[in-house]
Amino acid sequence: MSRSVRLKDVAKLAGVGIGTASRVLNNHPNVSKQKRQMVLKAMEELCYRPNEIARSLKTQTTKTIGVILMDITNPFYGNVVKGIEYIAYNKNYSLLLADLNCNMNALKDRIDEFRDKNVDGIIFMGTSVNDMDIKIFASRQIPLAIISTNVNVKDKKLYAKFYSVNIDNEKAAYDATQYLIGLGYTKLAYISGVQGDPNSSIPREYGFKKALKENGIQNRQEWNKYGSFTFESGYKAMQALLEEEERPEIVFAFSDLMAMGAAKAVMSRGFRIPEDIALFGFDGIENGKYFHPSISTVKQPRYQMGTKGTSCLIDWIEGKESPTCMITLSHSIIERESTQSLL
Amino acid sequence: MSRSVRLKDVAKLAGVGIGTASRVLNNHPNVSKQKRQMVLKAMEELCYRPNEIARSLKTQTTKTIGVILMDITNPFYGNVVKGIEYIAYNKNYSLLLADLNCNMNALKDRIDEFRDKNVDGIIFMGTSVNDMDIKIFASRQIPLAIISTNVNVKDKKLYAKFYSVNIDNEKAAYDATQYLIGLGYTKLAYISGVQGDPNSSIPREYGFKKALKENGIQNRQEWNKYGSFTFESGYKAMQALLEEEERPEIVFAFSDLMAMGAAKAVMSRGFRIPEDIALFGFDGIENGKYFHPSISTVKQPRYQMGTKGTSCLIDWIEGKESPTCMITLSHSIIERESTQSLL
DNA sequence: TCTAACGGTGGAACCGATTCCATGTATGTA
DNA sequence: TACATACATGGAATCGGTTCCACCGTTAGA
Repeated sequence: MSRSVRLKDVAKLAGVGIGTASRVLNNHPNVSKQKRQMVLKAMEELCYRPNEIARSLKTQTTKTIGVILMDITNPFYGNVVKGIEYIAYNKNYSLLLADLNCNMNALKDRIDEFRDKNVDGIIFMGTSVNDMDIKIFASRQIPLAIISTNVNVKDKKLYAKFYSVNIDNEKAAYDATQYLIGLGYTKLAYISGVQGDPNSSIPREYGFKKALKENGIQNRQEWNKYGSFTFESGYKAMQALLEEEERPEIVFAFSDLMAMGAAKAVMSRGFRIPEDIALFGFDGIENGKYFHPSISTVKQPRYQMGTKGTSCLIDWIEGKESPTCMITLSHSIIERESTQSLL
Repeated sequence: MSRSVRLKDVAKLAGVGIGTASRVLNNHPNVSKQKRQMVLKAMEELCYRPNEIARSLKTQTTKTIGVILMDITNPFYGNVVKGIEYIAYNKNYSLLLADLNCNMNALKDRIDEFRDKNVDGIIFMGTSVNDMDIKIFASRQIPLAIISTNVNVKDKKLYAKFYSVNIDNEKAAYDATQYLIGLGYTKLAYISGVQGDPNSSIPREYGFKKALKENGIQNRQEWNKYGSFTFESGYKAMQALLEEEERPEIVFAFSDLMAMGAAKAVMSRGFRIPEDIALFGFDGIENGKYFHPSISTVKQPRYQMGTKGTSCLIDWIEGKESPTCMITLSHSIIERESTQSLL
């Protein structure tokens, strides 16, 4: 293992001082054209590559962003990470990855891991954050962006401590429900996120109910079921729904995975989709498109959420901007096979 | 932003030398019980956290592993990464992530990015590697583990340069085909990976044909189609298959995504699965279970591939072992709804 | 002609750890 | 008692960069 070439070696070969070599490396203006040439030639000749670790030690900056997410196997994250990675790569940042494996208790430890590694910023993706969570982050003094995560933070002061990139969940659910009612559906059910977790899907439930009310449709409690965003939980919730005396015409599941699980339950009972029961999802993941029947849904701009969150974060890191907290991106409705017009 | 506490500060407060403080930090034996206590107390008091960057500079080690993969949105990788993450976290390593976005040309650049960041090891997951690829890695002198990637390397010397963790693809395809023939199927087709890419699926094609031959069944070229492992390519390949004069009884797609795409094509034409055409996949991703009908498949132990590859890599990094190259894990066959017994 | 301002330059000090070396002290052995 | 050995300890040197400071030569302005 040959010892690596140091900037000192470059300087010596080029016959200049160590400071000059450094200035060339960093594109500082005050270097004569002549010496700059010599240094560049020496670098070339020695195949010089700066040691990022040494640089980081002095500058207290690592060109690294830490990404913490709930569960890497959730297909929702794939495109978000892709967006993050795209911007990070183009701005010369690397990504450190931490998977909480659905366990928020690990959060503190993973933040500290990143802090110890001197990341310049952190991106978090989970279901929701409260005051406590933000304080944990804030105490580490690291710029923070939160993507696709419900912000349930009371203390207004904390809003200066992070970026949040999300869609307007209430409006998205409202728009979707309006759309479904517009198709002619009048008997609507939903499968929401974790019941009891006040943050997970309240806005979506609220948007759903608002649309019903505006159209003079009564919400039926027995048609409000709860899951945990997973396929299995959607399957179970749908089974419960099918046990009810009367069946809804359409079920709005607050994640595509749950919608697919619900679809499986429907088809297993021999019902047809959308003729007997229609289904509508949330998220717009690829799986929903591939499913048979493909799942109509409200799409979150996942890739864009990744790019937006990351570029804001980097601007903050580099001192170009301070956090403005809430950034809302727009959702869209995708018609596919699991719904139809009744009119 | 308060200046961080340094080991020097700890030493001063504890009234010991800097070397002693360092020895305590690293659990070196030759420190008196008394001083060790004092140092620990001082650390506690000052909330001392060692600066990993400084440590890395001196030790030339970063406790970081770089992960390079073809496409983070491919659901195949989720569980593999989870396995990697599990071991890395437990052995105190962090993960740097790079997504090639399906473009092998970016490989060199990403390796250099990792080299510059001084990663201790690299894990690569793609479709195949050849001599050139390995040489690129090897020239960087970084321990390398390759997971779930066909190794198409001629130069035997290179086999000392990396670990490879994979299943026996030929045997897996052979076993699966035997299983299908055992169910009573005699008219078998396949949808393979990229035609012309000699590495992508040759072993699977070979295993398939071997099983046919052993059972006295003739392989029909017109039933050998090609995709690119994606859902869309499976859909298209199946459409082509349905154009053939005679239809096969069962189609063995060499990825679950392609099997699902094929299933969609079948159902769109109004055929039933498995009654009219049966389907069999490869990989064992969750999506196949969720699909309706759920896809029978040969499962790769993805999580285990991640853990095994990572623990071997770390052992190598820490000098406990040198690479033994090929590690083969066992596959398994999963019966689901897309196949049935004809007997 | 003298001075101020400025671009260009080399090198010391520094970032915060690890590690080696010199030194001191205690223990065991002849 | 003398000496070898082992353990304990402090601190300088080091890792490979960045940056500040001092210095020099040139040019512009008075």
